[in-house]
Amino acid sequence: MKRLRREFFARPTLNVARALLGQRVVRSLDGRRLAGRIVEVEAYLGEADLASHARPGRTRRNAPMYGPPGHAYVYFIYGMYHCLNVVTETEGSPAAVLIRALEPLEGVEIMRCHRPGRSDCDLTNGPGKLCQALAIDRALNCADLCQGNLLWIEAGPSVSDGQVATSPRVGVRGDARARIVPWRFYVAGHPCLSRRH
DNA sequence: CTCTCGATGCGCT
DNA sequence: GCGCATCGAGAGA
Repeated sequence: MKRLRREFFARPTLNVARALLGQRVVRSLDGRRLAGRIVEVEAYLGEADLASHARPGRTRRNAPMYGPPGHAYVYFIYGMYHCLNVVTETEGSPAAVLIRALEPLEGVEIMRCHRPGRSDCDLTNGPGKLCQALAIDRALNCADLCQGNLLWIEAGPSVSDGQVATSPRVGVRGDARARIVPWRFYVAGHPCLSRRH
């Protein structure tokens, strides 16, 4: 399959978020491929976005969001989970897309080892879950998705506009204006969507 | 099914 | 010290 090029990510973040639906996240682990189809994402649009990690300005944690597009921004949350983002726009413009849910495609038996006792969709139907299933942690923070050999994104069958739905972002607290904007994009009715709606 | 709550580490004020 | 872009267990309906 064909790896997505940097130009794909160097666009307005809402466009990238929409376009990521249907693409495939690929993780190479000990020479084995783990892959899943992206079915749910959220866009975080920079310092003006009150829900973005970039809101306080540049810090050590959010530095990858200020970097060049096509890199991973992986952060640690709630003391036990990781979340995977893809950096968008241009260097200096701190924006990213959170990958919230995948449909498992390849290496599913390895994902099951990482999350024992779970049904297939329950392996990857949440941002923390999919990082567990694909063994993604802070070691992959700042990874170049366009050049590295551990994590990248491949082109997948496109998702038509009729299959795409939007909603407010999940888990966002604080200012009502940040909670209300419909910057979550997902494949409507897909069985592997994350829990809370 | 829904709701509530604890786990748990760390970045930032 | 507070709060977090989460998850899973447990209780109740």
